[in-house]
Amino acid sequence: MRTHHCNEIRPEHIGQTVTLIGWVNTVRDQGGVIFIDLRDREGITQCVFRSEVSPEAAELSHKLRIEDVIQVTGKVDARLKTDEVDTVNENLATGEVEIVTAELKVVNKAAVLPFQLDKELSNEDLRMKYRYLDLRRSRMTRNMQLRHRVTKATRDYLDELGYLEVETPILSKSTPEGARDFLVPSRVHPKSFYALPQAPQQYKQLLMVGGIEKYFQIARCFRDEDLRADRQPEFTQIDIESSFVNQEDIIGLIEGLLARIFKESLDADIPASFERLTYQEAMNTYGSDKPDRRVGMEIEDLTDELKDCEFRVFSGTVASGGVVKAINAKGFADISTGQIDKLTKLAQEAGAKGLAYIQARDTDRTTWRSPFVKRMTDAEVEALREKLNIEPGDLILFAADKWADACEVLGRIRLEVATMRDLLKDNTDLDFLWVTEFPLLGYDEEEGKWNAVHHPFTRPIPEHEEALKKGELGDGLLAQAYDVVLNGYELGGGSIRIHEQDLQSAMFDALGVTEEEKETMFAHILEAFTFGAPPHGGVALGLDRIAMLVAGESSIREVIAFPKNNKASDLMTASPAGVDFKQLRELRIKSTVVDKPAE
RNA sequence: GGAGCGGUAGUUCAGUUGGUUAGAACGCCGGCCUGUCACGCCGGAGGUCGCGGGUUCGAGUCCCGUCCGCUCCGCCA
Repeated sequence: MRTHHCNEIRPEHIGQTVTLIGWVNTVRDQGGVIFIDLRDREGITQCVFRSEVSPEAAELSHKLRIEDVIQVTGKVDARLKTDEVDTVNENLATGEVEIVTAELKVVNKAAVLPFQLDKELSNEDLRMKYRYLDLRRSRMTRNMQLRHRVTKATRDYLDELGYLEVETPILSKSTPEGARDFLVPSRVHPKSFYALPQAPQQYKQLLMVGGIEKYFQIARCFRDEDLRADRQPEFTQIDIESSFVNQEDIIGLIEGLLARIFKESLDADIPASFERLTYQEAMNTYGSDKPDRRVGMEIEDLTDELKDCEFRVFSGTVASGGVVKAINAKGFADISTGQIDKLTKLAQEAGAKGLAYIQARDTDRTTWRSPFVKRMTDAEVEALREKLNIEPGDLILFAADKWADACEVLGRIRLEVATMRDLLKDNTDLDFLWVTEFPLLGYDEEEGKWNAVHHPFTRPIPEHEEALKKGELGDGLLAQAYDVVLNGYELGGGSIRIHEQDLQSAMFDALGVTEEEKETMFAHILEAFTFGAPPHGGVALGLDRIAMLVAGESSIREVIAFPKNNKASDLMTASPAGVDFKQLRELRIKSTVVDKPAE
């Protein structure tokens, strides 16, 4: 059948008879001579049809339509290039040659497509309904190939380091903590349910108890939560776990893995090791535990400088134990009132009462536009000017609140300002970093209890083990946990795990897991830890997000072959969908659906 | 659950302070064309302006409701 793919023919093939098969990408019918761009996954080759070469093929070629599948056999010829005519196409890898068609076989006709493959398509419904056509577009073909490179690099790298790829169950067990589970009713055990795994966390730790030592998996994970551009209900993790390692070992492993991935997918060289920020530093400077550092606008503390300020919002906040913080949006003083309103609204959504600002139009403070600057002393203004490096044209945005709240507000504001200024689109600048020293526990005001910041198997730092065992809880307890961040996206995170029964039990106690729940939900892992469980730790990276950033896309849907839409539906297959009464009966499920639960 | 943006021809979009028969490009159909490559030229078809209601002499345009898509917040250990 085919002798070459459509991105393969070069001048050295001239004179050879070849057979190509693929889709009709474009038809340029000149009447007497017809040019077809034949496309397959790899590229495009021009085929020429002339009646003097083959009257049958030429006749047939007039009837070809875009996206027909055809097979072409003919001699490779050089494209004409003289002083008078130049028929070489320099935009095409195969642009110096063409196939002079002797034989044309129409393999399968195509109906008129619902959209043009060479045009941008903004109608997401239509893209998803006809995803199999959308995938033919070069952008999607490239994305699928890049994703494959990412996966391949991962497997090669980890294999070379002695990691075993082990598959863990998809039919798993519901866990009380964490995201909402997808449930699967059991036919054999009526009234019982499997859960699809949110992550293979417990299985991989049990593999460590099982002596696997070095495990990885390209693991599908499921979470029944609302979707986002970078969140799908089913997604893929690069899941890794290793015995007899410390945090530095895992960090080094992942730096090597990401270097390999970016090298083999983009031929990009990334730093051999990434800068690190503690959780405290990240929150304090960027107001986020996954900071995007490319856009500047670091958060500065002005509590000391403004503690006596006549502007009560500042001094009052400081008096009640709060802080005053600010960012300098360089050169953004000409922001519109509408944009200020938008930022203020955003600050309020984040919990602030308002958003104080200074539009520093020129050097002199009298040119500054601000609701409060007139109430500041010259000394205060100069202190601000120095600390924030205020220059003509700058916009200063303030938050006065408790430390964590002020940081969070400015963290969101700086990202919104960056979006307004179109600073986040450049994907050529890759800023990797580690965030370390996460707190072990976070207090849930609503439920009135402590939650695991990472997950309940995360190990505290050695100095804080005793406190956990004694039940001395607080957000000062630190975890041996770490996240790797790229351009404001959390690529993944991991931790050194607990491997002793007593410490794990103490952790469950801290989280309010009852003795009964320990028995029904976690007996297997607690017991496993009594049989010589090795110290271990690991990490999980979001493969979809990595592929998205490698491809320069802004949604993981663009690197998933068949993604779900915002409402978790697959518009192509129209799922989820109802099922037969018979299927429900076998599962002993009543077919009544309650549209809205009674309040 | 909440907020924002969007929905006009097959597709991408335009459509003014509400005003005659809702336009363009690409695609589609018919014809011409022997060096095109976003081929070109001539002709043609194609619309429940997401849906429902309201205001008005008159609504694609204004108002209310609703559905769908996307983005964000909540949520995602």
